[in-house]
Amino acid sequence: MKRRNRTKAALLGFLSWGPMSGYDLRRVIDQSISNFWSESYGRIYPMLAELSKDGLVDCQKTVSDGGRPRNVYKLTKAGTADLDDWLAQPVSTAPPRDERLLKLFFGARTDVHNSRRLVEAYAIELGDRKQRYIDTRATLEAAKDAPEDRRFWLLTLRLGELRVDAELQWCEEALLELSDP
Amino acid sequence: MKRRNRTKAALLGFLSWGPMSGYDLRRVIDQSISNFWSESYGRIYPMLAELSKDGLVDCQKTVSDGGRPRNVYKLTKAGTADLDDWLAQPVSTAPPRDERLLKLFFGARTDVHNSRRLVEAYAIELGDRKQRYIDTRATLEAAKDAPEDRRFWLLTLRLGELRVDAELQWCEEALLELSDP
DNA sequence: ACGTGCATGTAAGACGTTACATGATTGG
DNA sequence: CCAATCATGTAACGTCTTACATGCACGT
Repeated sequence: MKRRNRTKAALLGFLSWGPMSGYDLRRVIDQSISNFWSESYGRIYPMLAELSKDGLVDCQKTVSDGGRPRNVYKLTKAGTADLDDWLAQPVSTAPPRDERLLKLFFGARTDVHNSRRLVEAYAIELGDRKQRYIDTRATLEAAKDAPEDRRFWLLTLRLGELRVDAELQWCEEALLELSDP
Repeated sequence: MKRRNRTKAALLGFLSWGPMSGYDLRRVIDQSISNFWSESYGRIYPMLAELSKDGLVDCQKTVSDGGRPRNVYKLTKAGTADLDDWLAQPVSTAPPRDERLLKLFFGARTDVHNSRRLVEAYAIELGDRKQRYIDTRATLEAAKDAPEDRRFWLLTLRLGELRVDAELQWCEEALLELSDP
């Protein structure tokens, strides 16, 4: 089973919120799902062109008062159908690649110091992430006009929280183990 | 900071255990670190050729009694240095991409049924993984001739265990939430 | 006048999978 | 003899990042 294009899915997903430019998409992705997804301009713009060619989006050049002209993309019927089809498909699990664990796996080759630093750096990163999750949760729960999406957003957030806690616990254990004899 | 080639690092790492062929590498990677790493032949063979060209490994064509001729690769001094350099570098965190969460994030667009199935499938996958971890731990702990590496292998395993438990807990919570009104 | 943010894009190259092609040996 | 496993590789394709190029508008 061939994996479907995920950048495509992400863009269609956000365009289902309303028409947006490539620049908007980049920004909204960064502000909403950066914990588990990212897209670069180098992917976004060519993909928008392709989606347009395939009739999944319509491009409209807008020259709003002030500000330079923008290319605003709008989901078509076909695009909506494609998005909904993707949503109904089971996820294809990607092959795992965790460079951190790969390094740790070969830790015996090096000074333990290196492995310890690796874990410490990870702990710091996780601490930052945990703080971000705290902020995000506060924001989401404060929202009065809770859209239907919110329960789903909270679910994705919750997985992040549980993961980060598990990983922080691991860091503690690992540092203990690596400081031993 | 440019990310260094990780396939290269993985191959050099395993070649530090002793000379191996591309086929061997594929097998040993699959049997030892498949929980957090994978390599395909399509990467391994071209990469071995490149490593050879760069003088990081030596290729020796062996025609052992019986069996077809094999290309066995051996780490050179330069290759060892390269590996150890990689080990001493901090890990560069890769941009995240979790298709499952992306789908769930847009769950409000679809029948809740789809999201529920997504979580259920995940739970099954996690259950399998948990069982594998149990087996691996048993094997690792039973080993009498504990090599120095073992503590590091156990650390990578431990992270897997903690993650899988956190994620299973999430599945429970998520299914509860998604079965509500 | 200048920096910052808005905005769109391209090019090079690395990374990675899948499918295919090929053929030897071993065990039933 | 046939299937499975050993073994090496290539080709096509898709994915993705980084760096670069370009230029407008707005505030100071």
